[in-house]
Amino acid sequence: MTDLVLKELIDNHHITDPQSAKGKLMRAAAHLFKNRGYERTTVRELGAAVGIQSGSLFHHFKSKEDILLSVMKETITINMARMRDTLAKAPDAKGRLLALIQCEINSVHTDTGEAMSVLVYEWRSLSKEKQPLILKLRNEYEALWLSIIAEGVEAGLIQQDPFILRRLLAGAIGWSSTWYRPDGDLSLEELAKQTLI
Amino acid sequence: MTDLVLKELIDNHHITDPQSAKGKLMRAAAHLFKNRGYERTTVRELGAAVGIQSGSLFHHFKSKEDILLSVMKETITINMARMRDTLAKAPDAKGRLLALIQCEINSVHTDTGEAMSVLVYEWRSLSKEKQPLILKLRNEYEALWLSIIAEGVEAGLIQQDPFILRRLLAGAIGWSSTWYRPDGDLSLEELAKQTLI
DNA sequence: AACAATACCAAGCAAGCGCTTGGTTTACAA
DNA sequence: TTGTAAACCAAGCGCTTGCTTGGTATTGTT
Repeated sequence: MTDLVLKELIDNHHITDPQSAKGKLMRAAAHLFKNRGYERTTVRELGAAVGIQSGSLFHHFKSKEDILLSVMKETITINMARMRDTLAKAPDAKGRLLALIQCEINSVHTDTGEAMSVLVYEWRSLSKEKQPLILKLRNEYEALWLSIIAEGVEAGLIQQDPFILRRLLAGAIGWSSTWYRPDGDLSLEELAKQTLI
Repeated sequence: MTDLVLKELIDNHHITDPQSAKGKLMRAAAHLFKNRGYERTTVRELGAAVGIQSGSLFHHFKSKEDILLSVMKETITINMARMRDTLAKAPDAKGRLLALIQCEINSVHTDTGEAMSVLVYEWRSLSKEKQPLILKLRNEYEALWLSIIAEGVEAGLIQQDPFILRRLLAGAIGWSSTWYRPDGDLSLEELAKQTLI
């Protein structure tokens, strides 16, 4: 199945082509940042991961932090687009809720998985000046979630406080990146169902 | 209310006295490690936080990593002791389950809160050689949890897979350290209740 | 074929890092 | 009052870090 949403983002230059040198570097960076942490990852390691000298990185990015920022920005962009696309196809409140959970679980466990972990757990590695940039995007993302949960409350599907529910869900789903193994017995669909209790 | 469990641990030298210079340093370290991350925190900052020179740290700890390790070890020790103490007082399966959730929420949001965050999120900052040491303690901690959940299953209180339930809970509770504010409208008891759904 | 733009290398600099060292102050027991 | 151990300071060493620089391939366009 071709990912039409992703293709459109690439064609419209909203994100970097993953096939390009810059795109490959960002994917390698996400991998290293997730597994070794941003601070522990050196520019020499980043260069080696894509087979270039450390100094050559600065042809593509103006600083190490700029790499982190780009990884974070593009991950939100991709997953926001996917969420909106999936939501547009969901018929009712219940379907839209499930769609969001599925989307978030997918975002954590498929192609953008490592970048999502970086987004969630490497937050403070961004300088104070750059944090508001990502915070703004995250707020849009969370607003989308809350609006769908609000629909669920209105439809009588949910009794809980929307804010607390969202945060508990975000914690549970985000944490699954540390223990869920896609090659194990548990499918992503089953995980989504169990998360819903 | 005096914390008898904590007092006994101190008297038996299972943990460092929080009043001592070393204890204060560990608390300051937990604070900095949580808010700035282990790598970003320099020994010069650690020294400044307790009003000594950076080099003087190495009179108390043999390395920076040793500080991280001590913070992690003592936090587990304290919370394991508290869990066992609370469990001993709980009458039935349901009470024991609620006791564990209360304990974990407390551990994240009271005196050991920052150290717990460090334990959970600064995991990979430990060298490969030291990780097994903490892993062993964490395994004991998780085994305690699973045994109590198993009781809940037996008593017909729980239908879910114990492993998955525990991991979803751990994620949700751990993540609450990033958003829960003790001075807000939500009490810790209410949070525990909401977590149970 | 000629040119320009892009992508990269090789070398190294300045700054900041964890940690060591030798010596001084403080605390307390004899 | 003296002796001893613990706690600390001032200075700086050796190393790694992110990043810069000047130059060289590579690619694409006309």
